[in-house]
Amino acid sequence: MDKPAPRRVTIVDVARHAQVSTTAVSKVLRNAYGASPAMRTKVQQAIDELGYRPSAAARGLRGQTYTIGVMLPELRNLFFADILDGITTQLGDSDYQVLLAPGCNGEKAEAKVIDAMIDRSMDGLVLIAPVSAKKRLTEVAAGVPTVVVGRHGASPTYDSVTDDDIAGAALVVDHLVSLGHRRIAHIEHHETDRIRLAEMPNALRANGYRHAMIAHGLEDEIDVASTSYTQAGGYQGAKELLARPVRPTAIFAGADVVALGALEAIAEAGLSVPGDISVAGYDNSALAAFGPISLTSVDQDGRQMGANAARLLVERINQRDRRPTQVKLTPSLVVRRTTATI
Amino acid sequence: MDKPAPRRVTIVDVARHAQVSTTAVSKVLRNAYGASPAMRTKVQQAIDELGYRPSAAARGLRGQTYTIGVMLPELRNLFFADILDGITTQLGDSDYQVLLAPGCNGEKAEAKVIDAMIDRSMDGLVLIAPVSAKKRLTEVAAGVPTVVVGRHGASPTYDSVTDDDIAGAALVVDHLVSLGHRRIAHIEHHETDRIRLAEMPNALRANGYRHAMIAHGLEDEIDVASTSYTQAGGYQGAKELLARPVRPTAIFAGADVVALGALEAIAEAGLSVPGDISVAGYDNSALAAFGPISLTSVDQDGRQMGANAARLLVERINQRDRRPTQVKLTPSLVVRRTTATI
DNA sequence: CTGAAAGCGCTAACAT
DNA sequence: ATGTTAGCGCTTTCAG
Repeated sequence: MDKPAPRRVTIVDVARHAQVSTTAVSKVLRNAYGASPAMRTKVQQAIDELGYRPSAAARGLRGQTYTIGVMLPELRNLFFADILDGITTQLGDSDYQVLLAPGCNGEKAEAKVIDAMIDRSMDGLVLIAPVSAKKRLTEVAAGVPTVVVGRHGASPTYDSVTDDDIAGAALVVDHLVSLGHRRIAHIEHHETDRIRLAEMPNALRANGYRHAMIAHGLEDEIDVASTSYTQAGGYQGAKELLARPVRPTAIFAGADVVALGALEAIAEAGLSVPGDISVAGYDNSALAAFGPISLTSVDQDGRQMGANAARLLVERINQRDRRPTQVKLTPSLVVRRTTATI
Repeated sequence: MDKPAPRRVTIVDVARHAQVSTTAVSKVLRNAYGASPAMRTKVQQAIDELGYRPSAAARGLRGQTYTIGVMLPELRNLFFADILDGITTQLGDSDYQVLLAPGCNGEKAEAKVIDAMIDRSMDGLVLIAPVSAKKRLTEVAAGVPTVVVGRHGASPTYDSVTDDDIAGAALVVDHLVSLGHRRIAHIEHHETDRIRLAEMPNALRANGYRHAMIAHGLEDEIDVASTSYTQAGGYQGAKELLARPVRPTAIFAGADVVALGALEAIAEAGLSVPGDISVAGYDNSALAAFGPISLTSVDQDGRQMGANAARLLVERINQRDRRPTQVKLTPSLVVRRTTATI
């Protein structure tokens, strides 16, 4: 009954069936130079007849694996899903298969995942909002084509795709000011590392907030709660801000999930949004768009970012010594029902 | 400046450095039988000193790749993220690395992803809520250890982990009836395929709903809107139900996202929840727990499901001829603020 | 344009 | 307990 595991069809089988050499088959497989049209059709037919599929493991030992690894900090963050959509759409009809590691938080987990991807001979890596030391990232990228998404700062080895977080923060502040707000507080993701303070989006958003406040002559109103980019962080941060002697009239949360936590804390305090207090988020995730929440948020167009990342990565795979490129996209503000005139 | 790609450290380098054979190194790597403690320490030291990491591609050519592939229909579904958490937690300190394909919807995309994983010599597959033909799944599982999650029905080749969807649906109906509801409608995911009608969770939930209604003597009140398990599907389905001559007093949505869509439609119709109408979901995703939404929902304990799947998979990898097992977990109801007495 | 042959890095028989 | 050797399935020189 149980057949003894029907051995997989190999390139040798195809070659024999088509009466050609394995080299010929290999060339057809890779659309490589040096195979006549006649040869191509003959081999292709054999491939189809036998249902042959090349083994990526074997290919990887000499050439490419046609696999692109994506690392992201958190699967539950819908913004990252958008980036992923952009990547897969862009790679849609190429031979590359995208595989991703389940969310990894922290430098240690990142190191493990990156190693795992290198061990598996992936052709290219997309690292989304990595927190690893820049030195490490640069080393990794020296070994395998890499694109870093959502982390500012140029590198000699990797390409990067970012959204202008400074501008995004300014969009929010400008909007709130135009609604008459002055006491605009911010909930940031706490950061101490010096390089990360210059490169991580959360740091730049906090920075952009400060700059924008100053630009509006509101430097005395600057008020920041330093927690983390999580729902709990938003809750905690908002509680903190609401306990101030003079309550802010608007809260700019560094991310949509943070805004959600803030909304919870505000509701718990018996205050209404936007009646008593306006709230804005960042990322314009599906959550923000969801009717009952309807959160004003900064849209980063994750799909666009992902598409750019994939494009750059393929370019680099095909030309490894190409100069590193930085793509910086411009965010836009989506005004919804959580912000209103004071 | 640019060093010419420092060749990766191989098992040969380690063997030479430790003055032993490559076989010895290989054995230490795999904790295989036949290496003395002295040998182990010597080799391990060489490995550390050289920073050696085995190439998964090369390993895959002969033995295992220590890679487990996970396929899921949709990354944005938070319930799937829970399953994934369970898998990775269970696999935490093993040598296996989990890699997943970005969400794939439909039979065609599934086929592509499964092929891609097989091509990459993955040691095992976890297929979450696959829609592919059962025949295909059985064939796949004959070739590579496979666990199917969230699809009922035993198979001769794969293990499966499910949650008792019939019981889950009954939980909701029982709850609503106990609150005094009689006109309880259901929004289901439309299904026509005969096998899927018997195996897919959505079909079983619809079934469980009907049975429970009948058990309560409410067969005349059975009312089903057949759309899809998406937010749009929920919106559409609720609109349909609200347009009935006699409006339902409660809606049981087959999934939390569906409930969200329903909530939107209900709000749009100027009705209040749970004042005018009660709503219950399924999955108890983070969304359901989110304060402002606070959706009554059926909890499937995705983490538990994932942990079981991973456990079964590793067992099967180590003993491929083991009898297929079916694990069926029992759901529980989490009552929140979207359901109330009529 | 085509094919023979030499590996890629590792594991699994098979000696010793 | 250790080492030797032959591949795994593919790509890549290098001849023809």
